[in-house]
Amino acid sequence: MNEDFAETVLSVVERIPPGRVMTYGAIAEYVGAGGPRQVGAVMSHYGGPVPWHRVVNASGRVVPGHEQEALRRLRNEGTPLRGDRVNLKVALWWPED
DNA sequence: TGCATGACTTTCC
DNA sequence: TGGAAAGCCATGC
Repeated sequence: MNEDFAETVLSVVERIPPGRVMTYGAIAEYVGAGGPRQVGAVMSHYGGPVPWHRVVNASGRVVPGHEQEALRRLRNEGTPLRGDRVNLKVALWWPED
């Protein structure tokens, strides 16, 4: 796997502001990944020191196994949550800066 | 070279 | 939004 790619993904996740989230697909598109799964794979292995809780899938669902943890942080940041899901319609963010 | 696996997505109902 | 099914892509053995 390309380390540079992983680093790019992590940098994008780090740029996600509080109260906003990004989908794996969005990140994959932004970093030019072949598919969203690659982003997830990188996150699982290199997503330790980054706000991974701000990364959700297309359903607005957070990382499996860390849902409570992620939801707690997101809620603390003021992220528009809807029960156990994230309101992508308003929370979805894109690194336009 | 080939098949199985995974922090996913899209389409359909 | 939600569940089921099929598709995509890179990695690992």
